[in-house]
Amino acid sequence: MRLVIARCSVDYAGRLTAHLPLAPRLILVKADGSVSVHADDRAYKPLNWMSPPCTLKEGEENGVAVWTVVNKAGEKLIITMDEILHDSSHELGVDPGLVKDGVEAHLQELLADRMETLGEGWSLIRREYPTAIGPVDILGRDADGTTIAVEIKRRGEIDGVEQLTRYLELLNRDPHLAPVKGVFAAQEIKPQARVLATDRGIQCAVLDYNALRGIEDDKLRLF
Amino acid sequence: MRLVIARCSVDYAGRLTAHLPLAPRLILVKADGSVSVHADDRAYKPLNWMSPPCTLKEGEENGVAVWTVVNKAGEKLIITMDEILHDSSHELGVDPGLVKDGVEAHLQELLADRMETLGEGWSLIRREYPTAIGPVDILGRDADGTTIAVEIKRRGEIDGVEQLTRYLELLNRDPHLAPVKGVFAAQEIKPQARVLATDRGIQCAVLDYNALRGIEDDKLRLF
DNA sequence: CCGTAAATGTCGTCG
DNA sequence: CGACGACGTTTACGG
Repeated sequence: MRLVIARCSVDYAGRLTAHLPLAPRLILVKADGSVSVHADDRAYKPLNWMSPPCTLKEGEENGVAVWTVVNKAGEKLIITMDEILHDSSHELGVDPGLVKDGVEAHLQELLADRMETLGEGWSLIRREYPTAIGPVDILGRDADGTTIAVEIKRRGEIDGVEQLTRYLELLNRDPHLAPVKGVFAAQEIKPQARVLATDRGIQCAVLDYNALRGIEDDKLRLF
Repeated sequence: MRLVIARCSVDYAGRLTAHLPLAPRLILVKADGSVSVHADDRAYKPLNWMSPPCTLKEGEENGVAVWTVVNKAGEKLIITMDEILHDSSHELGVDPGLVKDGVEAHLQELLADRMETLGEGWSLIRREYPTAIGPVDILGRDADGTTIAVEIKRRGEIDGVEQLTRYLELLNRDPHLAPVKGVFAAQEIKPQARVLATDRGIQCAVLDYNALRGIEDDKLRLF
């Protein structure tokens, strides 16, 4: 990892064109060859960057350093450094990587194991039920034997309702499954998504992650 | 901007929980108070981060530095630094910001000025035509006087078709406008998006950015 | 402050 | 390699 602080201007030409006027910034060159340019705000997004794989060429023009970074798609990042204020390199080695918990996949596992939290006598047919337009998160049956398609999100927004709607349209063409009812399940459901779902006869279920994990109680609020 | 290279372990507890085992990494503390942790690969995304506004508390436990970063939502980032390999600070000032070109807004301007590229005798009613569920990118008329709603994307995917479909549904309820036909215009249209659009009677148009700018020719391929 | 749409989104996964 | 959906998406923009 190489850290350079420099007064620089930056040009990017690729999926769009962008220009950064001359100012002091941090330039990161990582072991995989990637380059990013950071201002002194915003943790997440660099001002400019080039993702690996790419190649960095350090050149010079009229006494100032000019770095050119290119990738296979022909995208180009050009950094012109009028003044270098800091330049240091550090060996970091390969990162052991991070462990996550609490994402949609986990919610799906938990809910699949506890279909009865959606309704008395409900049962699982299978998770990731395959269709031509993609897998349905959970396919199940209610107490009457009616097929249920469940779409799970961490945050339930309009596009999730649209996705479930497409699945329902398709599933209802299959005479072995039809009629198929939809359930939109999420830790949080946005008002507009709820309105759209309700308008389409889709039931909304707010999931309590801790409850599903069994840490607290087994309540699941249904609307 | 403060640059720290340290052998550290990191824990995040917030929207999910995540843990990074002990390893050498770069820690960035920016002027806005934001903190990010970088490994020696990937230009764009930090391993962990805390976006502003947030507060950093530098503490110590058993002789090792422990940084705790919290935000208003109660999300927490804890960095335990067993060994500090580098620590430097730099004044950068406020960044003048970047200038972009070639994004959706620009495509919209260009297309609005050249409605005839969509079809002989087509004309503009207005850009950003307001509706209850958001502005339609372009509202126009074809040679017959039929109202046309155009949704513009850089990359045309399914959610763009859904968006246009919602607009069309609404616009067609207005007797002054109905019937309204839809055109899905993008520099690139994904197969599933095209299938869905076609199935719904929405015309697809592939935009040539350079052609629209007039750098090359004035061709626009219609399908 | 909420809600929606854009993004050089990036990143994984699966065909 | 392309298509698709998730993401601690983040970020910008309007009401």
